[in-house]
Amino acid sequence: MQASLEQYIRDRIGADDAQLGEVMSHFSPLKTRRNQLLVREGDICRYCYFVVKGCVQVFVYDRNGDESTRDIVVENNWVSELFSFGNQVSARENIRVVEPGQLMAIGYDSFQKMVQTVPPFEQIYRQIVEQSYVNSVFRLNTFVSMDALERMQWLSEYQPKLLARLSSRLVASYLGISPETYSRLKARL
Amino acid sequence: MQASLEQYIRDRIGADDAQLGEVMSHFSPLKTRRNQLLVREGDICRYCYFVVKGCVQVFVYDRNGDESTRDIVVENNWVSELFSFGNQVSARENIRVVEPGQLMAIGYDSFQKMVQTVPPFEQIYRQIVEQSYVNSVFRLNTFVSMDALERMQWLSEYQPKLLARLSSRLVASYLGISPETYSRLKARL
DNA sequence: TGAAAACCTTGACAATTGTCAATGGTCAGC
DNA sequence: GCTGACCATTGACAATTGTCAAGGTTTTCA
Repeated sequence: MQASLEQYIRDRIGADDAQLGEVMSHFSPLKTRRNQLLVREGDICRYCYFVVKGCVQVFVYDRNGDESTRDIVVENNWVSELFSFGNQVSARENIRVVEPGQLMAIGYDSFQKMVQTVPPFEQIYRQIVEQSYVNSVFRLNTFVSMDALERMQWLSEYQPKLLARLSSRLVASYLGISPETYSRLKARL
Repeated sequence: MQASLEQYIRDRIGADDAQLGEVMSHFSPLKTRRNQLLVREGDICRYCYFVVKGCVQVFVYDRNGDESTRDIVVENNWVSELFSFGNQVSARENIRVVEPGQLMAIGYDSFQKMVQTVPPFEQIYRQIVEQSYVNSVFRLNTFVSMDALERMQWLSEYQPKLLARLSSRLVASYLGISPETYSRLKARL
């Protein structure tokens, strides 16, 4: 259940059992339904989530009201609208469950307390942000320097597992193209 | 000269003069020439830079060998190839001076030492990464959800100063479009 | 200052991508 | 298991964006 979060933390910090217990006590398990909305644009994001099992989508709406997917998060990763969560202001993105599964949620106050009082947790937080940043830099470079077909190839080379488990519609949205274009490019590989 | 870096640090941490002096002693001023290459793809990025004056471009090459600009950094901001700098591995991006000016550079060893031994510096580093991440999230959302014209409008709304000081060619590269397309869209506003 | 290089714009055309519509298939939830 | 909603694909066409070429301008730097 929560074992994978414990393992995640253990893998990253010298495991002090007391501290680990203290940290874990601030997380609540959360079973997710398909399509469950975790964060809605305009609301304040009150939790940071660790994905134990399942898959989650971070997206915005374009001018036509269609979804554009900024990120997709799978097992053993963190997801939140970090700007909204960190400053407790309105979120500019939506977060929704793609595959039902299991999350561990930590609220804002608990999170701040852990960052400030448990140094290893602060380090983990820094690693999360670093990792997220590095990922988004890679992704940005695909957008500034590649066309749709090249982005598809990039995805199938570097994230083949992701590609295999998501619907075509969602992959298209992640690539920033229409489902029809995605379908046609796929036929052209 | 280095006053703006001192001010930057003072603004963000309770200023302890001894610590501030210690931190500042690890930075070297660097006068930059136009087009000077700070980091080349494949090299290891050995410094993190604070921009005192001037403007710097972070870019990759596309399949045609044309530059695609991932980021543009101006005064009072930090720039580095963070993945390369943090792990001392090959850089995947290039960094080049757009406008000549003044930088403050800190090397890898100094940086690590500061992060580990000067808690306020560690906090500043976290803020840098957080800020960079939030910026790249906004930018990613413009790519997944907007066409070229909408991205132009977004830029002129949220970064009008940047738009005013850069060449058209560079702005086009930052928007991920050709100079010709940029020129035409501009005429259509 | 003068020559060379780079830049900006525009035209003509090609390639890419989006939109709308129709079809058949698949899947979630009752 | 049924059923209605959603999904994937394809065609036809429109809109967007890229490429190549040319011209006039500005900028660089020796």
